[in-house]
Amino acid sequence: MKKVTIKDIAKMADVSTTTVSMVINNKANHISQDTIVRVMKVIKDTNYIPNGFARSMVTKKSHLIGLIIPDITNPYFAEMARHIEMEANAKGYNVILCNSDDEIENELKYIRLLKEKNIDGLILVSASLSLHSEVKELEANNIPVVILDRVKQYEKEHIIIFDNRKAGYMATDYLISQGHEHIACLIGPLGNDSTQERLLGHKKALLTHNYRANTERVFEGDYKVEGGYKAMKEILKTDATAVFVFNDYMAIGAYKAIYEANLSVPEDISIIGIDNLYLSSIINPQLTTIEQPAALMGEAAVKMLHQVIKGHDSYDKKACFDPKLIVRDSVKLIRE
Amino acid sequence: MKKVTIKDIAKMADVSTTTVSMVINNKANHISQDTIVRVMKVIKDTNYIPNGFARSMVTKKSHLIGLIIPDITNPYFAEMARHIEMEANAKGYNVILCNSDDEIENELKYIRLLKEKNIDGLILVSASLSLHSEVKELEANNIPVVILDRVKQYEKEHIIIFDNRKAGYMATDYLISQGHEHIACLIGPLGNDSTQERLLGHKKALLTHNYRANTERVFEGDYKVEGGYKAMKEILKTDATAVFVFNDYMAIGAYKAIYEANLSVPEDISIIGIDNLYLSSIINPQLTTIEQPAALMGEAAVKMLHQVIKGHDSYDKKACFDPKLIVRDSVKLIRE
DNA sequence: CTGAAAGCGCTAACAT
DNA sequence: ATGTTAGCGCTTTCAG
Repeated sequence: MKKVTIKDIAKMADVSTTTVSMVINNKANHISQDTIVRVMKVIKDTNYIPNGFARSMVTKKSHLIGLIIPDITNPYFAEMARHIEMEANAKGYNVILCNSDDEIENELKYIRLLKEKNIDGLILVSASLSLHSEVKELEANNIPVVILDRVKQYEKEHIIIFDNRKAGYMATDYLISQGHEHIACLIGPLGNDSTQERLLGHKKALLTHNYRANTERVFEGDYKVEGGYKAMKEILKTDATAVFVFNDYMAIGAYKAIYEANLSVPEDISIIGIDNLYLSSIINPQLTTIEQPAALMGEAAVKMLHQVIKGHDSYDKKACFDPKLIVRDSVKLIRE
Repeated sequence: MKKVTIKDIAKMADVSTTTVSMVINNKANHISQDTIVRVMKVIKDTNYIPNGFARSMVTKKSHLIGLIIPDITNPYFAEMARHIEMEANAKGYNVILCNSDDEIENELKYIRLLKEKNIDGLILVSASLSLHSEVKELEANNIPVVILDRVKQYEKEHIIIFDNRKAGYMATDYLISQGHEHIACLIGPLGNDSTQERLLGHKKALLTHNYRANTERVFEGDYKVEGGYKAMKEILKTDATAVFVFNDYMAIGAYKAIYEANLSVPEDISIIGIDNLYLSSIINPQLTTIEQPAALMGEAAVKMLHQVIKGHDSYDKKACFDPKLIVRDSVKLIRE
């Protein structure tokens, strides 16, 4: 079946391609109603769909945006991606999904591919600051980038962040308010900015309450279930009565370690997480956590990107979302 | 910054665009090493990246494939999507992610958009048979489609399916083998083919063992946590000692209903699921389930699609994956 | 209100 | 071993 082109339509409707083009693109202000109807009919009849390549070639717009994200399998990112896709769609874009596994080589490879695909913009969820120059280059090539989550470069423009330090403070402060004195910390990879920020907040809370902020109680995880599980096994050997797990996904792993040891949350040990995954309210006991609004952040990223693509200039060039304490059942109140 | 084109490269390297084109596309068999090196250098120096539009316009290939999936937030689909993306990438494609929420209007809208984007092929995870004519039309337009999961149209080509009937049989058979006599069924939406097939398998197992296969014990869910939770509350009012939950995601919701009722799995009630999500081995107690290999199925879909795109013809035009019983801790052995 | 024609950046015959 | 050139299908001045 030969593909029908704008020329065919023009011929069949007995008009020029210009006219057809105009009615397709809703620029038919100066075209008679008669002609419009006639052209439309031919388009319907032939099932004509304009060729995006040809179109993009002249307009320089692909209506495609790239999304580089560590791993769609992680519920936090899945939630984010879902809302990014929805918002993008509402704004007329399709999104190209790229799982980087947080490997810089993958990110670089994807950036190259996406550039070749002429994406209109990129949303980057990455822990690698090293990408800085790549981002600069993209922007120089007129491909806007918004960096989402996991950045501390407050000075940069076009970023959507979360106040990780405040989140770290909040979680720790809450644990202390419930009477906990031996608080362990199940952190993410140390090289990660979010980890550093959350840790800073944690220490500040400790110090504020005149606790010692030593490093004996911090255990490194990987922001995944497996890492939470393993680190928790170690923590169980200590005298900690509560643990601040740096994300909910690891907390799920921590739960597993705990009930495998025949212990229970929060009776034997209290847990607080960060993220407020959907799952966090489903597991038993329901997880007390600090909400990080993945959905809103994803939407904000698309909105910002859209503004940049449109060439607007009257919008906030950075957004920072605030943490919120969600009290549920995984932290025990200890009386002194 | 003016975008550098193949012409610029040609001029700078003092060759024709053809030559440049050839070295870019590794078709430089007949080009002197000397020239190649010179051209390459210019390309590196200028950071030249070919314009995908122009290229695609003549080659008719976008190296983009569409993925229409109900909801990336569902761990089963996330797993599938992850592996689809990986395999696609290995084969040189990028994937456009579309969440349909299983709504046919969304699917239709996406199909239209994707057609306009000139995707090389489409992987469709959909429950709507009604899409049949759309698929036919895509294929007529030379855009291959492989339908993944949730189909019963064994007669169609280019499908990747799972033997849902066998899965239904297996789960029920196992429950019976453990001595359960009052088995409830927490099914998915009735309109769904997978649901129907699993139900058929379930009934067959019941009949085979001389049990009565009535409908009093079947409760409809939605394949999501929420539906599992709600339906389980109802099931708890019956005399069922075991429930066959039609997917693991609902089983997670069912668990919640159970411990909210202060009951426990498997002491008070046994649960078996389908899918074998990653989470299924993490929750407490670990879920006994029937494995459905989402990752493998996703990969198989990409491989098949690739074959069709390439115009090959010596490959299996349908693949059916087999269920596998994964025994863990959520089913109690009842002695008679 | 409508049409002619240039050109977007690239590939692939076809020449040489 | 390398160059010339004709499109690919569309949008967009510029004319009328």
